[in-house]
Amino acid sequence: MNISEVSNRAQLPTKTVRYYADIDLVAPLGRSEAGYRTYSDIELRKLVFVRRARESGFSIEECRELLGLYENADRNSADVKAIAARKLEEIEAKQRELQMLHDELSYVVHTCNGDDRPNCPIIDYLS
Amino acid sequence: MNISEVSNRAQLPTKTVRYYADIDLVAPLGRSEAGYRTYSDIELRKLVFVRRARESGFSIEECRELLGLYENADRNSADVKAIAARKLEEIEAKQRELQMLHDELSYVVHTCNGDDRPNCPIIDYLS
DNA sequence: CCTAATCTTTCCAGTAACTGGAAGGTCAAG
DNA sequence: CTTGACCTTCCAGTTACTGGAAAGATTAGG
Repeated sequence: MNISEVSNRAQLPTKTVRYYADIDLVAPLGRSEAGYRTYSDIELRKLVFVRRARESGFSIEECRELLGLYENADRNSADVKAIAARKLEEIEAKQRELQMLHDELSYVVHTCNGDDRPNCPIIDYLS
Repeated sequence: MNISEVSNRAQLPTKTVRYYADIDLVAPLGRSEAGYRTYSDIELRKLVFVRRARESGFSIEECRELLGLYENADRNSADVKAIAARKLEEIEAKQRELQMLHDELSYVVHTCNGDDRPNCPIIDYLS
């Protein structure tokens, strides 16, 4: 795969994929004769993983740590499990925060009657 | 409330609260005699709301739009409902992405046996 | 084989959303 | 009335992209 194909599949701009290669977050499989970056399904999967983590508010360094859990063979499995468990808790915390956001907005949607009347209860919600 | 108290309660750095005031995302209630920013529970609630939205990957402009749903009284309720419904879908999409992230990592945690053996199945997960 | 369109490369500058630090004013306690 | 913990503005730096220029590579059509 060239960069545009992997970008399309991972739902990321080529610029971002190139940037991730530059900072060595997701390195390409290799380079073609002409110097084109080449990617396989493994890198694609990592890119999708990183996109999800980034969209969910994890920093690049946290993504690096998360990816490391899949790759770092010189770390023993108890360590991997401990770090993964900690990251899982972070993800679960984010899920709870998202749920609270959802609940607040959901309240907005369901207390509005949806017609054209401008006296929506939302306006008084915060006061 | 002064800035440090509202920052503590909202779980945001004072720097960030000041920045949100500068860009007029969450304006303080007013200023004291000496020019200190003052905040009430309303602004506190908005700050918590913004923190959650930011941590969940929404941009400042998206946060502005989300906050607008609570405040913008000159918008009719059908419009508010439509925009809120769209934002709710975005939140639900984020929840699904977080769930996929969670599932992948969860797999890592539960297939690792947790002892000191370095032959954790995670290492082969992507290959 | 030549050319035009569509890749790809690197490099450099700009943006978004903070973040740290300096220089200085304010306030409450002892 | 001073000491220490607040607060202010301003300016510079960081993170994570993002857009654009200049130039080489590849593919499809004539």
